[in-house]
Formats: sequence, C-alpha cells, structure tokens
Amino acid sequence: MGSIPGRRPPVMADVAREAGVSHQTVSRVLNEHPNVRGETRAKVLEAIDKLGYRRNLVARALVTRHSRTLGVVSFDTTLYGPASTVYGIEQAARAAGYFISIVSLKSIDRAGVRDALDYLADQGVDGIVVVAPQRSAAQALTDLHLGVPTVAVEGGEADEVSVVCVDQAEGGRLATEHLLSLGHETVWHVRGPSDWLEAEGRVAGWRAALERAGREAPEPLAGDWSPRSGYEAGRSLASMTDVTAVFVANDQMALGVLRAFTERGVQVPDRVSVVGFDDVPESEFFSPPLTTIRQDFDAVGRHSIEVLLRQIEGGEPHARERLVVPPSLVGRASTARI
Amino acid sequence: MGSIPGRRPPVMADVAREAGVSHQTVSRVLNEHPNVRGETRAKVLEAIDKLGYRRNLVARALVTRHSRTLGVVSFDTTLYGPASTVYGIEQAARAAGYFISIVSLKSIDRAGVRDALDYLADQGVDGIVVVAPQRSAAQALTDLHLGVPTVAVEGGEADEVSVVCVDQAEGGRLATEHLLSLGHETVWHVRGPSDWLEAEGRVAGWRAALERAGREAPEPLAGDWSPRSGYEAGRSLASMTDVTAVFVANDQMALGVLRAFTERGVQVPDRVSVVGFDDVPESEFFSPPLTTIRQDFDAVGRHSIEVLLRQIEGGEPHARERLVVPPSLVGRASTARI
DNA sequence: GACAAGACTGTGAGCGTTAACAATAGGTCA
DNA sequence: TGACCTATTGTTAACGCTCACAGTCTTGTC
Repeated sequence: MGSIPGRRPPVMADVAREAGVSHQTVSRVLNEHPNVRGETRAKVLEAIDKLGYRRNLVARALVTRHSRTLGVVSFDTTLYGPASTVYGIEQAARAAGYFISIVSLKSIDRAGVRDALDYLADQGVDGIVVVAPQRSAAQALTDLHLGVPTVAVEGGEADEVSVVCVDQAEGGRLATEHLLSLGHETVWHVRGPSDWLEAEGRVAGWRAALERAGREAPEPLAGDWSPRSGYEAGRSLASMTDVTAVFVANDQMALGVLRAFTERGVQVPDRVSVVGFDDVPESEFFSPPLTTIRQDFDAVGRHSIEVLLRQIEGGEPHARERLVVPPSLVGRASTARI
Repeated sequence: MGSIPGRRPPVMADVAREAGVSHQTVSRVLNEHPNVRGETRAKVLEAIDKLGYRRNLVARALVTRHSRTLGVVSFDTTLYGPASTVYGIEQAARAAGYFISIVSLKSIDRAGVRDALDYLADQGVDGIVVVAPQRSAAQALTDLHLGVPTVAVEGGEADEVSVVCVDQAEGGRLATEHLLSLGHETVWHVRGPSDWLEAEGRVAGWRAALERAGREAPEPLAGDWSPRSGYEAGRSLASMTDVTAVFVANDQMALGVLRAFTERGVQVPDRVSVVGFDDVPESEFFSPPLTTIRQDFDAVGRHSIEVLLRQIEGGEPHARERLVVPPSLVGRASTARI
C-alpha cells in the first residue's frame, strides 16, 4: 500500500507516470468521468493502489471552490439536546459525503456568533448549521451573514435563513392539556431562561392551553435549565398548598423539582403531577418515572442537513425553508388523576 | 465592509493593487512579518478593510501543507462523558487557532475506526484525537496509522500513540475504599460493558481495593452504561439480602439502580449505600443525591490538545506521551456508615 | 563621501488539483 | 472516398496563497 514514511506522499502526476497516462486521465478516473476506456481505468486504478495514492482534497477544494465541509455552530454541546442534534447533523452530513467542522460557543452574544460564522466562512465551508436556540443568536443571524447557505435549528421566526425546529408551543400545549385532562384545576410552569426561544415557545403553548380551557395561568417560575434551578423552583412549589400539577420546561429541571418534592414529603404523582420536556434517556428512571414531551433531536439534525444540502446543491443558495418537527407526549408515572 | 454579493470575493492581488504594493507585502502584513514599514502596513490594512478581504485558508493550506484543522474521532457523542471531552477538546483547539473536524462513530469496530482515520487524513488534518474508550478502538489504532500525529483519549496501553486518560482504576479504588471505610463488609459492583477500557479499569480498581482489605470480591453484575441496565442490575441486587454497598460504574446506571431499589423498598443509604462514577450534573439531584467519582473531562480534553500540539508544533510527530488525570470522590447522601 | 549592513519591497515559481480546450483515433454516412 | 462525428486522451492555464531569492532604499561608519 505504498506511502513509505519520510518520503512525500504520491501525487496525481506520480500515478500518471506509473500508469503511463496523463494526470488528467487520472483525474477523470477519480471523478468517474464516463469517457475513459475500461483498460485505461484499470491501469490507473492499479497504479493508485500500488503507490497508495490518496487525492489531496485541499488542492481540489482550491480549484473547485467547494470544500465539502459544513460548519456547525452550537451552544454548549454538553447538554443532551444540542449534543443529540449535533450527532444527527454529523451522521446525516457524513452520509452525504460532507465533513463537519464544529464551533461550540460558551456565550451566545452577537459577537460570539459573528466570530464563529466568520471563522467558519474563512475555512471555506460550503454551508453552515447554527443551532441557535437563543433569541440573541437568531437575531445575530438575521443581520449579519454573507454568502454561505445557512440553516438555523430552533432559529425562531428568522426570515433571513431557513429554519428547522421542533414545535415547542405544541409541546407545551400537549403537556398542559394532558394535565388538565387528568382533572387538574390549573397547571404551574417552571420555565427556561427568557432569552431562549424554546423556553418561550413552551411558555406560549402552556399559556394557550390554559386560556383555551378558561383557566388562570399562574406566574411561571424562572429556571435556567439546570437541575439546581429546578430544585429551587421545586422548593417554592412545595410550600404552596394549591399546586397539583407542574409542567417543567426540561427534564433536568424536572429532576430538581422531583428532588425538592421528595425532600419536602410531597408525593408525586399522588399530591402533585409533574411533566418534563425532552425525554432524556434518564427520565424513564427518575423517581417516579417522568411523563415528558419527546423531541426527536435526531430528526431535527437530519432535516437540517437535508434543507442545507438542498440550498447548496440545488443551486438556490438563498432559498428559505421552514420545517417543523412535531413533539409527542410520553406518559409515565409522574402524572395522575387528581 | 466590501464583499458585494454576486461579485467574486477579493483576493490578495486585489488588496495589493488597492494599496499600491505587491501581493507579497500583503502576505507579510497578514503573517505579521516584522520587516514591514508601519506606513505600508497601515495602507495594506486599510485596503483589506475597504475591500472586505478575507484570506483564503484553503490556498494557504495547499502551500503550507498545514490545514490548522484537527480531527476528532469519537464514539456516541450523545453520552455525557464523550460530549464533555469533545467540548474540552474543541475549546482548547480553537483557543490555539485550530479548527475541529468531527467524526462520530456508531459502532467502533476496526473498520469503522480505519475509515474515520482515512477520512480525516484525506481532509488533510494536522493531527487526530481519538476518543477511543473501547479496547477494539485502541487496538485498531495500534496497527494502522499512517503519518499524522495522533493522541488517544482513554486509549489503554496503546504504545503506538500518545494517551491521555483518567485513572479509572484509581477511581474504582476510591469508590470502594470509601465504602469499606464506612464499615461495609464488602462492595458489590455493577460494571460497564466488557469491551470498554474504562469499565475494566474500574473493575480492576474495585477488585484491588477489596483484595487489599482482604475481602471477597462478589461476582460483578453486567451493565451497558444505560439506566435500564442499571435498573435490571438493581432488581437483582434488591433481592439479595446481604448487599449493603454497591459501586456502580457510571451515574446513569446508578440512577437505574436507585430506581430499582426505590421500587423494592430498599432504602438508600440506610440499607444499601451506592456510589456512581462520572459526576454528571444531574447526580446531585438524584434521590438520594449520589456519591460519585468525578472525572475532569474538560481537563482531559484540554490535555489531549496540548499533547497533540506538542507533537505537531514541537517537530516530534512520533513522540509518545502518557498523561493521567486523577479522579476524585464527591461525597453525597447515597452512602452512609453501615 | 564611499561602502557595508541592514531594512524593506518586489518577482517568479510552485503547492496538487480541475476546467477548458486541443488533438488524435476510429468509425459512420452519403 | 472524404467530410464529419464521437470517444478518448493530452496540454495548458488557472485557483490564491507562501517561499526563495533578488532587488532597492536607508542608515551608520570611518
């Protein structure tokens, strides 16, 4: 398989010499050009194999102006949601023959997003997926952007770019209606941080469901997605006697709520029902197992690549699509009839 | 800021013309070459700004033979450990001015690893980090590899490449000794899948600690890292009357164990003490809060980049380092004196 | 005031590939 | 048979940058 260490790797010209053809013919074989005689092709392939030749994608990218690399900008890939989405993106991209270059942001202010996009644009990516669940990120996308096809995951109403998202409001509605259908008078809500579009969508769905049922919406409790913030919200809720149902904006916070309830002797679901959001793998084993709203992160990742590739390869780099993935309710033991 | 859509982006020659200098002088300014007159530099920078010029990194990579991109091969970036490690890698790499290209593997057989490495090598990465916690992956690394500096995270004894890892055996020892110090006669173990080096390291540490204390090591229960497998192990353990202490090989399985114990009315920590591994953010809010072994994934990620860059930039591409990060015990409410 | 040693700038080649065009061979059709 | 097509191959020129080398312009020194 060639490639003696220390010697410079073979290039197309070496293969051409070995096979007794021109470098262009080698290029044709590599690019599966139809007009190459079978015999010639065989000679070239043999030479490639003999020398252990691998084509230089950097040189190729220089002349074709396509790197076959997609950029992904994401916020905190340590969280289950973004991690799963990025995973789906990566799988779909690789299946389509694209590389993935990742930038994980710590803070998601406009400057950070701008830097990340510039950074990726410099590298010559053919397209960018921004997992931009925050309003600020989505806004940053709206003004800046330069000429690379872009799709935003959870990008809100942004009409400058294509968007793929889960219908968060629908999720909030499903959770709330589930609780109401169990006979609860009203449903409390532990919400996510206010800059997050997902948090707002869930609040909106929750509020809409309550309104439609003619119920009063209590003041939502603030959280920041962390179990700790859920725990603190849970302590507040535990001290209120009229709380019988809580919709928590993600499973991690729901875990904190459950913990606080356990400490205070508040039985779930006997005295209070709890619904989470995300369906992380752990939630089935919470105590009690958590009723939650399932988001198909994998589908979101796959779809975002599909949309992006349509823009890149379909020759409509500025096309704008909007693709909404529906969430679903997963019923478990943390909710019960009042 | 220049860059009229539709027109081809400006290149170095355009900047040179605008500034009235040669393209080489522009290159010098960009590369911070010392011998450029301040006035000239200013003219060039002004022209760059005016035209909105951005240097083409692909062309640069072609001639320098350095892409300033590092490849990362990882297995299931949905899990907290790999996700956190990759996050640390990404942050450290970007801080050092490198891009990160990611390949997430579904299955980690030799062919998969080989493909991933080839794929990245084709792309022209300057170095590769393989997050290879499985024995098979580590072995795959050992034979194949071609000429790109490589570092393995959790790569076992592989002596073909540099390795950065957490001292898993030490973690197992810490967990076990903690339980023994609380007066438990022996410690049961729910282990991870047998192909995983981390699982084996933890088993080894557990066994060693028991041996040193002169205790019998019970047969470990098999798990696959998932909460469900922990749950099943937990059901078995709940039915044994002589179990008072369990060391579970990760926090997710520990959650499953706790769930099973709760269902069977086994009090933790009153009747059985439980220790996990990883210190995921949720574990503090399990019921009860989980005593666990903390791994500094972030440090592992950072160190792996440091080691890799030393190989790449230090001119010793085949140097082999071994860097071990110590774990630590985080005491919480799931363990108590017998 | 001439000369060497720097400081600064420009010229040309080449990185490894693909695109555009040219050239050759073999055959078809009137 | 000769013009004319088509299949196949080769030649040359980019792509946008950096490297090596060759200039030119300042200084400082005696």
